[in-house]
Amino acid sequence: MPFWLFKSEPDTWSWDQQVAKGEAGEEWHGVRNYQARNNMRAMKVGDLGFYYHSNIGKAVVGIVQVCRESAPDSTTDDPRWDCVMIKAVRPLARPVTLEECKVQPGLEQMVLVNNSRLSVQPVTEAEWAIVCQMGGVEP
DNA sequence: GCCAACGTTGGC
DNA sequence: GCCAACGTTGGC
Repeated sequence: MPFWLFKSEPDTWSWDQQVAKGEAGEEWHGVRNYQARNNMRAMKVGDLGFYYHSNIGKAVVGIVQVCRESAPDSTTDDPRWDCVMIKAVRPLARPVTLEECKVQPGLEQMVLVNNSRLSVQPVTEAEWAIVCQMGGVEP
């Protein structure tokens, strides 16, 4: 099963807001990048992902789950853009910062570390396990 | 607030 | 199809 990472500026949409949506989840709209969109198109309901706060915090703060497959983005009429819906699963026991990821053995290839600009990223199973451990939660 | 990196656009 | 210009992202 593939794993993912969703990036959001907490000023725009924070983990707390995501949690407040509960089981209903929230449409991950606003992505206007083909790579990120293609990653979302590859997702299946039930896939797990990290929730990362960019700019403020710069840390993985929680775990989310895909609860609807990719469908047209309701915030645009442009047919090119799709998005999934995600719901919060649980917070990390402690946030895992970008700084920590950069020096953590095994995360050298992580997209978050190497391509900071991609807003929806794939995460390998090995990376998933490492970050979960750093965050104090079961993979 | 700055700026580097990257992606997209559009003229040719 | 190339590439310069531009806009955006996100770390610092």
